[in-house]
Amino acid sequence: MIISQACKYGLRAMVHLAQHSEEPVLSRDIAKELQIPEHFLAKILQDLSKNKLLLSFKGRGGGFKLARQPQSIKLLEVVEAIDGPQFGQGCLLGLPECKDEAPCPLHYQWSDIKGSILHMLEQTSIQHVLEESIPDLLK
Amino acid sequence: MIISQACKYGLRAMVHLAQHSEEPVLSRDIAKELQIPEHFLAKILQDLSKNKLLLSFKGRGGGFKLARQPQSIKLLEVVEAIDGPQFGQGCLLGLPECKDEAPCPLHYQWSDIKGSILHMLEQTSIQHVLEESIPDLLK
DNA sequence: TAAAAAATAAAAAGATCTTTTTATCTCTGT
DNA sequence: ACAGAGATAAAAAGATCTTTTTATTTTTTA
Repeated sequence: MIISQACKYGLRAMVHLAQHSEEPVLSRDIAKELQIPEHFLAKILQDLSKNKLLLSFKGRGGGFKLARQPQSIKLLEVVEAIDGPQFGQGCLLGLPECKDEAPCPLHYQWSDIKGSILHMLEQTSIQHVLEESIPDLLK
Repeated sequence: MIISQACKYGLRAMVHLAQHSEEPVLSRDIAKELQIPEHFLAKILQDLSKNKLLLSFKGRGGGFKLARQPQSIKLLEVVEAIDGPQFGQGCLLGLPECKDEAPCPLHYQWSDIKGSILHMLEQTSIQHVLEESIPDLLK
């Protein structure tokens, strides 16, 4: 619900990479450690690469690394890289005409909720998730 | 996002039925009026019937009617009838072990957000949506 | 009692999301 | 230059969600 399975995997992979930031980590190893389907994760990591959240290195000793410091990478960047930038849009009733000028009856309450989701994802960094985690929960 | 297409259709159909509460309305007519695929809507209305939110009448002069007063039907009842009672569950990172006792780093913030969605759907009735609607937006 | 109205049900088609399988390209070390 | 490591890509398989098509059952009415 709310965010896709791919997003959940992507967020967990980013946290894992923040935990192992010294050298590149193999896509395969992340998948094994986090119990994520290997090639589905590869696709996700490529999306994150294209959006410049990850660096990739081919050949021996290669793998994936965070492109920036984990405290500067916000969860929303990860979510939008994977689920697309239109994440958090749309009317609760699915009405295409529903806008600020012609709102449906739930428009403002719904906008508040969407806003609080976006705010939370915007304010929280990968580093924050890592720091607050209890031992072994994320691996 | 967040709720399914079927739910959006279902909510709009319920509001439509609240607007035409005198006699039963044909599934077909609702679909035509709201521009919803006819047989997909029929399936949704049957789910709402099984969950006792609608009454159905077969034969000539039949159709669907609200089973209760529109001010007593909460949006959450409609959503749970269509998307299932596990709506609003689950960890943002998809961790099955994430609980109050062993929370992931986003657990409490995420629970707050899910709580505000559920609260909003719980507090809002079909009648409320109908009353607050600007002319012609819902039809 | 027959016919028509309308819900109910099943199933197939299409689309999208998730997973698995297989192949190709690029980089690195020898 | 070659071989292996690993990312990249394509595609197929499965699952689920949405839509469309077709058939069945129940109820009403003439």
